[in-house]
Amino acid sequence: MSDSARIVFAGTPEFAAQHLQALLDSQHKVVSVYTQPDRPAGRGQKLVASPVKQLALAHDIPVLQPQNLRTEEAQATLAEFKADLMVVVAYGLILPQAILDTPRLGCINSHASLLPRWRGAAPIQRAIEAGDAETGVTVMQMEAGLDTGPMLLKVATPIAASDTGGSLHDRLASMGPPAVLETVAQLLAGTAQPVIQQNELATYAHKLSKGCAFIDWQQPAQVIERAVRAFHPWPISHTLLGETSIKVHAAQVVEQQGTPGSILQVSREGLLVACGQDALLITQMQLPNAKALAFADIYNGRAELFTLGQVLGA
RNA sequence: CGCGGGAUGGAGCAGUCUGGUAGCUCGUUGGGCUCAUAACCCAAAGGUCGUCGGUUCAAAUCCGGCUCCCGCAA
Repeated sequence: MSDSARIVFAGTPEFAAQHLQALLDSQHKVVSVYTQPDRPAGRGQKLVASPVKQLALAHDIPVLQPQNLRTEEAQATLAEFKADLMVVVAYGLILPQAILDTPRLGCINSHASLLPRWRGAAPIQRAIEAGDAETGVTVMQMEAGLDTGPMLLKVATPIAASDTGGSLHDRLASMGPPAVLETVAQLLAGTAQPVIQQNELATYAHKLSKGCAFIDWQQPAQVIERAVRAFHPWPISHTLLGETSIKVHAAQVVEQQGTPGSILQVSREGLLVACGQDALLITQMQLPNAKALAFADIYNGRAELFTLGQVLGA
Protein backbone atom coordinates (compact mmCIF):
# COMPACT_ATOMS: atom_id res chain seq x y z
CA MET A 1 0.00 0.00 0.00
CA SER A 2 2.72 2.44 0.88
CA ASP A 3 4.42 2.18 -2.52
CA SER A 4 1.22 2.74 -4.46
CA ALA A 5 -0.46 6.12 -4.59
CA ARG A 6 -3.88 7.36 -5.64
CA ILE A 7 -3.04 9.93 -8.27
CA VAL A 8 -5.01 12.62 -10.02
CA PHE A 9 -3.37 13.58 -13.32
CA ALA A 10 -3.68 16.95 -15.05
CA GLY A 11 -2.24 17.67 -18.47
CA THR A 12 -3.12 18.39 -22.07
CA PRO A 13 -0.63 17.89 -24.95
CA GLU A 14 1.37 14.92 -26.13
CA PHE A 15 4.20 15.70 -23.72
CA ALA A 16 1.74 15.26 -20.86
CA ALA A 17 0.15 12.15 -22.36
CA GLN A 18 3.47 10.34 -22.24
CA HIS A 19 3.66 11.04 -18.52
CA LEU A 20 0.14 9.74 -18.05
CA GLN A 21 1.04 6.60 -19.95
CA ALA A 22 3.94 5.94 -17.57
CA LEU A 23 1.69 6.34 -14.56
CA LEU A 24 -0.88 4.01 -16.08
CA ASP A 25 1.86 1.44 -16.59
CA SER A 26 3.04 1.80 -12.99
CA GLN A 27 1.76 0.36 -9.74
CA HIS A 28 0.00 3.64 -8.98
CA LYS A 29 -3.69 4.18 -9.48
CA VAL A 30 -4.78 7.09 -11.65
CA VAL A 31 -8.21 7.90 -10.28
CA SER A 32 -9.10 10.80 -12.55
CA VAL A 33 -7.68 13.01 -15.28
CA TYR A 34 -8.01 16.75 -15.80
CA THR A 35 -7.42 18.26 -19.22
CA GLN A 36 -8.36 21.34 -21.24
CA PRO A 37 -11.80 21.46 -22.84
CA ASP A 38 -12.00 20.15 -26.41
CA ARG A 39 -11.08 22.86 -28.88
CA PRO A 40 -11.79 23.39 -32.57
CA ALA A 41 -8.62 22.43 -34.38
CA GLY A 42 -7.28 21.61 -37.79
CA ARG A 43 -8.82 22.18 -41.18
CA GLY A 44 -12.56 22.06 -40.74
CA GLN A 45 -12.47 23.34 -37.16
CA LYS A 46 -13.82 20.15 -35.68
CA LEU A 47 -13.66 19.75 -31.92
CA VAL A 48 -10.62 17.72 -31.00
CA ALA A 49 -9.93 15.98 -27.70
CA SER A 50 -6.47 16.52 -26.22
CA PRO A 51 -3.95 13.66 -26.38
CA VAL A 52 -4.32 13.28 -22.62
CA LYS A 53 -8.09 12.95 -22.90
CA GLN A 54 -7.83 10.38 -25.66
CA LEU A 55 -5.47 8.28 -23.60
CA ALA A 56 -7.63 8.55 -20.49
CA LEU A 57 -10.76 7.54 -22.35
CA ALA A 58 -8.95 4.54 -23.79
CA HIS A 59 -8.32 3.40 -20.22
CA ASP A 60 -11.80 4.21 -18.92
CA ILE A 61 -10.54 6.86 -16.52
CA PRO A 62 -12.96 9.68 -15.63
CA VAL A 63 -12.05 12.89 -17.50
CA LEU A 64 -12.79 16.37 -16.17
CA GLN A 65 -12.49 19.47 -18.34
CA PRO A 66 -13.36 22.49 -16.20
CA GLN A 67 -12.80 26.01 -17.57
CA ASN A 68 -10.88 26.83 -14.40
CA LEU A 69 -10.25 25.48 -10.91
CA ARG A 70 -11.05 28.59 -8.93
CA THR A 71 -14.56 27.63 -7.93
CA GLU A 72 -15.37 25.94 -4.63
CA GLU A 73 -17.29 23.41 -6.63
CA ALA A 74 -14.19 22.40 -8.58
CA GLN A 75 -12.23 22.16 -5.36
CA ALA A 76 -14.88 19.98 -3.72
CA THR A 77 -14.91 17.70 -6.74
CA LEU A 78 -11.16 17.20 -6.52
CA ALA A 79 -11.39 16.46 -2.80
CA GLU A 80 -13.78 13.61 -3.48
CA PHE A 81 -11.07 11.67 -5.29
CA LYS A 82 -9.15 11.46 -2.00
CA ALA A 83 -5.89 11.55 -3.92
CA ASP A 84 -2.49 11.12 -2.34
CA LEU A 85 -0.92 13.23 -5.05
CA MET A 86 -1.74 15.30 -8.08
CA VAL A 87 0.67 15.14 -11.01
CA VAL A 88 0.48 18.14 -13.32
CA VAL A 89 2.21 18.28 -16.72
CA ALA A 90 1.59 21.06 -19.23
CA TYR A 91 -1.99 21.40 -18.13
CA GLY A 92 -2.56 25.00 -19.12
CA LEU A 93 -4.59 26.12 -16.11
CA ILE A 94 -3.43 27.86 -12.95
CA LEU A 95 -3.98 25.84 -9.80
CA PRO A 96 -5.09 28.01 -6.86
CA GLN A 97 -3.69 27.35 -3.41
CA ALA A 98 -6.84 25.54 -2.31
CA ILE A 99 -6.30 22.99 -5.07
CA LEU A 100 -2.59 22.65 -4.33
CA ASP A 101 -3.45 21.85 -0.70
CA THR A 102 -6.08 19.24 -1.46
CA PRO A 103 -4.08 16.06 -2.23
CA ARG A 104 -2.36 14.58 0.85
CA LEU A 105 1.12 15.04 -0.64
CA GLY A 106 0.25 18.13 -2.62
CA CYS A 107 0.88 18.64 -6.35
CA ILE A 108 4.01 18.00 -8.35
CA ASN A 109 4.84 19.25 -11.81
CA SER A 110 7.13 17.95 -14.54
CA HIS A 111 8.59 20.89 -16.46
CA ALA A 112 10.75 20.65 -19.60
CA SER A 113 13.71 22.78 -18.57
CA LEU A 114 16.45 22.99 -15.96
CA LEU A 115 14.74 25.36 -13.56
CA PRO A 116 14.91 28.14 -12.64
CA ARG A 117 15.86 28.69 -16.28
CA TRP A 118 12.91 28.83 -18.71
CA ARG A 119 9.91 28.98 -16.45
CA GLY A 120 6.70 29.22 -18.46
CA ALA A 121 5.02 28.02 -21.60
CA ALA A 122 7.67 27.14 -24.18
CA PRO A 123 10.81 25.97 -22.35
CA ILE A 124 11.95 23.44 -24.93
CA GLN A 125 12.01 25.82 -27.88
CA ARG A 126 13.38 28.78 -25.96
CA ALA A 127 16.37 26.76 -24.79
CA ILE A 128 17.34 25.97 -28.39
CA GLU A 129 16.62 29.51 -29.54
CA ALA A 130 18.91 30.91 -26.83
CA GLY A 131 21.70 28.53 -27.77
CA ASP A 132 21.81 26.76 -24.41
CA ALA A 133 24.32 23.93 -24.18
CA GLU A 134 21.96 21.73 -22.25
CA THR A 135 18.42 21.49 -20.99
CA GLY A 136 16.36 18.88 -19.21
CA VAL A 137 13.35 18.10 -17.10
CA THR A 138 12.70 19.35 -13.58
CA VAL A 139 10.14 17.80 -11.27
CA MET A 140 9.02 20.25 -8.60
CA GLN A 141 6.64 20.59 -5.73
CA MET A 142 4.07 23.08 -6.95
CA GLU A 143 3.50 26.48 -5.41
CA ALA A 144 1.09 29.24 -6.31
CA GLY A 145 3.77 30.96 -8.45
CA LEU A 146 4.41 29.89 -12.03
CA ASP A 147 7.05 27.14 -12.04
CA THR A 148 8.62 28.50 -8.86
CA GLY A 149 8.29 25.54 -6.50
CA PRO A 150 11.05 23.61 -4.73
CA MET A 151 12.82 21.22 -7.09
CA LEU A 152 12.65 17.54 -6.25
CA LEU A 153 14.49 15.98 -9.19
CA LYS A 154 16.38 17.21 -12.23
CA VAL A 155 17.62 15.32 -15.27
CA ALA A 156 19.71 16.95 -18.00
CA THR A 157 20.49 16.35 -21.66
CA PRO A 158 22.89 18.20 -23.98
CA ILE A 159 21.36 20.17 -26.87
CA ALA A 160 22.90 18.97 -30.12
CA ALA A 161 23.64 21.31 -33.03
CA SER A 162 21.07 19.34 -34.98
CA ASP A 163 18.34 19.38 -32.33
CA THR A 164 14.98 20.86 -33.28
CA GLY A 165 11.99 21.71 -31.15
CA GLY A 166 10.56 18.40 -32.29
CA SER A 167 13.56 16.20 -31.57
CA LEU A 168 14.17 17.79 -28.20
CA HIS A 169 10.49 17.55 -27.29
CA ASP A 170 10.55 13.83 -28.00
CA ARG A 171 13.72 13.27 -25.99
CA LEU A 172 12.46 15.22 -22.97
CA ALA A 173 9.09 13.52 -23.20
CA SER A 174 10.84 10.21 -22.71
CA MET A 175 13.04 11.53 -19.87
CA GLY A 176 10.23 13.14 -17.91
CA PRO A 177 8.04 10.15 -17.05
CA PRO A 178 10.78 8.10 -15.31
CA ALA A 179 11.75 11.22 -13.37
CA VAL A 180 8.17 11.62 -12.19
CA LEU A 181 7.92 7.98 -11.12
CA GLU A 182 11.17 8.35 -9.21
CA THR A 183 9.90 11.49 -7.52
CA VAL A 184 6.62 9.87 -6.55
CA ALA A 185 8.53 7.00 -4.97
CA GLN A 186 10.66 9.44 -2.99
CA LEU A 187 7.61 11.33 -1.78
CA LEU A 188 5.91 8.16 -0.65
CA ALA A 189 9.05 7.05 1.13
CA GLY A 190 9.60 10.48 2.64
CA THR A 191 13.09 10.73 1.21
CA ALA A 192 12.54 13.61 -1.19
CA GLN A 193 14.94 16.52 -0.77
CA PRO A 194 13.46 19.78 -2.02
CA VAL A 195 15.88 22.37 -3.38
CA ILE A 196 14.72 25.97 -3.40
CA GLN A 197 15.03 27.73 -6.77
CA GLN A 198 17.36 30.71 -7.03
CA ASN A 199 14.95 33.31 -8.31
CA GLU A 200 17.71 35.62 -9.54
CA LEU A 201 18.68 33.00 -12.13
CA ALA A 202 15.18 32.63 -13.49
CA THR A 203 14.32 33.30 -17.13
CA TYR A 204 10.90 33.21 -18.68
CA ALA A 205 9.99 31.14 -21.76
CA HIS A 206 7.36 33.18 -23.53
CA LYS A 207 4.63 31.32 -25.35
CA LEU A 208 5.23 30.70 -29.05
CA SER A 209 3.19 32.26 -31.81
CA LYS A 210 3.37 32.46 -35.59
CA GLY A 211 4.41 36.05 -35.29
CA CYS A 212 7.53 35.33 -33.28
CA ALA A 213 8.72 32.94 -35.99
CA PHE A 214 8.78 35.66 -38.65
CA ILE A 215 12.43 35.98 -39.58
CA ASP A 216 14.22 39.26 -38.86
CA TRP A 217 17.07 39.28 -41.36
CA GLN A 218 18.85 42.00 -39.40
CA GLN A 219 19.72 39.33 -36.85
CA PRO A 220 22.96 37.34 -37.12
CA ALA A 221 22.64 34.17 -39.21
CA GLN A 222 23.58 32.12 -36.18
CA VAL A 223 20.58 33.42 -34.25
CA ILE A 224 18.21 32.85 -37.16
CA GLU A 225 19.52 29.33 -37.65
CA ARG A 226 18.79 28.50 -34.02
CA ALA A 227 15.29 29.90 -34.39
CA VAL A 228 14.74 27.77 -37.48
CA ARG A 229 15.51 24.67 -35.43
CA ALA A 230 13.71 25.82 -32.29
CA PHE A 231 10.48 26.58 -34.13
CA HIS A 232 10.40 23.31 -36.04
CA PRO A 233 7.91 21.66 -36.39
CA TRP A 234 5.90 24.59 -35.04
CA PRO A 235 5.35 27.47 -35.62
CA ILE A 236 8.10 27.27 -38.33
CA SER A 237 10.36 30.19 -39.16
CA HIS A 238 9.03 32.02 -42.20
CA THR A 239 9.60 35.03 -44.40
CA LEU A 240 8.21 36.69 -47.51
CA LEU A 241 9.48 36.47 -51.08
CA GLY A 242 7.55 39.30 -52.67
CA GLU A 243 4.00 38.39 -51.73
CA THR A 244 4.74 34.72 -51.35
CA SER A 245 5.01 33.30 -47.86
CA ILE A 246 7.93 30.95 -47.42
CA LYS A 247 8.50 28.54 -44.57
CA VAL A 248 12.11 27.76 -43.76
CA HIS A 249 12.49 24.19 -42.58
CA ALA A 250 16.26 23.81 -42.51
CA ALA A 251 19.21 26.11 -42.97
CA GLN A 252 22.87 26.53 -42.18
CA VAL A 253 25.18 29.43 -41.45
CA VAL A 254 27.62 30.48 -44.18
CA GLU A 255 30.35 33.10 -43.80
CA GLN A 256 29.35 35.72 -46.34
CA GLN A 257 28.12 39.29 -46.09
CA GLY A 258 25.51 41.37 -47.87
CA THR A 259 22.46 43.57 -47.41
CA PRO A 260 20.37 41.80 -44.79
CA GLY A 261 17.54 39.84 -46.42
CA SER A 262 18.94 39.94 -49.95
CA ILE A 263 19.48 36.82 -52.03
CA LEU A 264 23.22 36.33 -52.54
CA GLN A 265 23.18 33.07 -54.43
CA VAL A 266 20.73 30.57 -55.87
CA SER A 267 21.85 27.03 -56.54
CA ARG A 268 20.92 23.45 -55.99
CA GLU A 269 22.74 23.71 -52.68
CA GLY A 270 20.12 26.13 -51.42
CA LEU A 271 19.06 29.74 -51.24
CA LEU A 272 21.77 31.93 -49.74
CA VAL A 273 20.36 34.96 -47.90
CA ALA A 274 22.38 37.72 -46.27
CA CYS A 275 21.77 38.42 -42.58
CA GLY A 276 22.86 41.06 -40.08
CA GLN A 277 26.00 39.01 -39.70
CA ASP A 278 27.06 36.17 -42.02
CA ALA A 279 24.48 34.56 -44.29
CA LEU A 280 21.91 31.79 -44.10
CA LEU A 281 21.78 28.96 -46.64
CA ILE A 282 18.20 27.74 -46.78
CA THR A 283 18.36 24.08 -47.69
CA GLN A 284 14.79 23.05 -47.11
CA MET A 285 11.69 25.17 -47.47
CA GLN A 286 8.00 25.20 -48.29
CA LEU A 287 5.87 27.29 -50.62
CA PRO A 288 2.16 27.91 -50.01
CA ASN A 289 -0.08 24.93 -50.81
CA ALA A 290 2.96 22.71 -51.24
CA LYS A 291 4.84 20.40 -48.99
CA ALA A 292 8.27 20.94 -47.48
CA LEU A 293 10.99 20.17 -50.00
CA ALA A 294 14.74 20.25 -50.40
CA PHE A 295 15.58 23.54 -52.10
CA ALA A 296 17.02 21.68 -55.08
CA ASP A 297 13.60 20.19 -55.80
CA ILE A 298 11.86 23.55 -55.74
CA TYR A 299 14.62 25.08 -57.83
CA ASN A 300 14.09 22.43 -60.52
CA GLY A 301 10.58 23.51 -61.35
CA ARG A 302 10.37 27.06 -59.99
CA ALA A 303 13.75 28.65 -60.67
CA GLU A 304 12.09 31.84 -61.96
CA LEU A 305 10.83 32.62 -58.46
CA PHE A 306 14.30 33.46 -57.19
CA THR A 307 16.17 36.55 -58.35
CA LEU A 308 19.64 37.51 -57.17
CA GLY A 309 19.54 40.65 -55.04
CA GLN A 310 15.84 40.42 -54.23
CA VAL A 311 15.19 41.22 -50.59
CA LEU A 312 13.15 38.85 -48.43
CA GLY A 313 10.78 39.75 -45.65
CA ALA A 314 9.82 43.12 -47.05
C1' C B 1 -20.98 22.46 -43.56
C1' G B 2 -14.79 28.07 -41.56
C1' C B 3 -11.81 29.97 -46.45
C1' G B 4 -8.62 28.23 -50.24
C1' G B 5 -4.72 25.38 -53.32
C1' G B 6 -3.23 20.62 -55.20
C1' A B 7 -2.65 15.10 -57.17
C1' U B 8 0.83 14.44 -64.68
C1' G B 9 7.62 8.95 -65.81
C1' G B 10 12.06 8.49 -59.64
C1' A B 11 11.87 14.42 -57.92
C1' G B 12 10.01 19.44 -58.94
C1' C B 13 6.82 21.78 -62.55
C1' A B 14 4.03 23.10 -67.57
C1' G B 15 -0.10 21.50 -70.34
C1' U B 16 -6.57 21.80 -68.38
C1' C B 17 -9.89 27.96 -69.80
C1' U B 18 -10.19 27.18 -76.15
C1' G B 19 -11.05 18.10 -75.84
C1' G B 20 -7.49 15.43 -80.90
C1' U B 21 1.02 13.11 -81.43
C1' A B 22 1.88 14.18 -73.08
C1' G B 23 6.39 18.74 -72.66
C1' C B 24 10.33 21.38 -69.37
C1' U B 25 14.21 21.43 -65.46
C1' C B 26 16.61 17.54 -62.90
C1' G B 27 17.69 12.45 -61.58
C1' U B 28 18.84 7.40 -63.53
C1' U B 29 21.45 4.18 -67.32
C1' G B 30 24.88 3.85 -71.56
C1' G B 31 28.48 6.42 -74.57
C1' G B 32 31.82 10.69 -75.58
C1' C B 33 35.15 14.79 -74.07
C1' U B 34 38.85 15.76 -70.14
C1' C B 35 44.83 15.09 -66.21
C1' A B 36 40.08 15.16 -63.81
C1' U B 37 34.97 16.40 -62.35
C1' A B 38 29.45 17.38 -58.95
C1' A B 39 31.22 20.52 -65.45
C1' C B 40 30.14 19.91 -70.79
C1' C B 41 28.31 16.97 -75.35
C1' C B 42 25.38 12.68 -77.43
C1' A B 43 21.85 8.80 -76.71
C1' A B 44 18.35 5.70 -74.05
C1' A B 45 15.00 3.80 -70.55
C1' G B 46 10.93 5.33 -67.66
C1' G B 47 3.93 7.93 -67.56
C1' U B 48 -3.13 3.05 -66.84
C1' C B 49 -2.14 11.88 -66.34
C1' G B 50 -4.89 9.93 -57.82
C1' U B 51 -9.46 6.89 -58.10
C1' C B 52 -14.66 5.50 -59.77
C1' G B 53 -18.38 6.79 -63.03
C1' G B 54 -20.66 10.21 -66.93
C1' U B 55 -20.66 13.23 -71.71
C1' U B 56 -18.16 12.56 -76.62
C1' C B 57 -16.15 9.75 -82.77
C1' A B 58 -12.25 11.17 -79.23
C1' A B 59 -10.95 13.13 -72.23
C1' A B 60 -4.75 14.81 -68.53
C1' U B 61 -8.31 18.52 -70.50
C1' C B 62 -15.59 18.99 -69.79
C1' C B 63 -19.37 17.05 -65.64
C1' G B 64 -20.36 14.34 -60.89
C1' G B 65 -18.80 11.03 -56.61
C1' C B 66 -14.60 9.29 -53.60
C1' U B 67 -9.50 9.06 -51.46
C1' C B 68 -5.09 11.45 -50.10
C1' C B 69 -1.80 15.96 -49.54
C1' C B 70 -1.10 21.16 -48.39
C1' G B 71 -1.70 26.82 -47.25
C1' C B 72 -4.76 30.32 -44.28
C1' A B 73 -7.68 30.81 -40.11
C1' A B 74 -8.43 28.80 -35.11
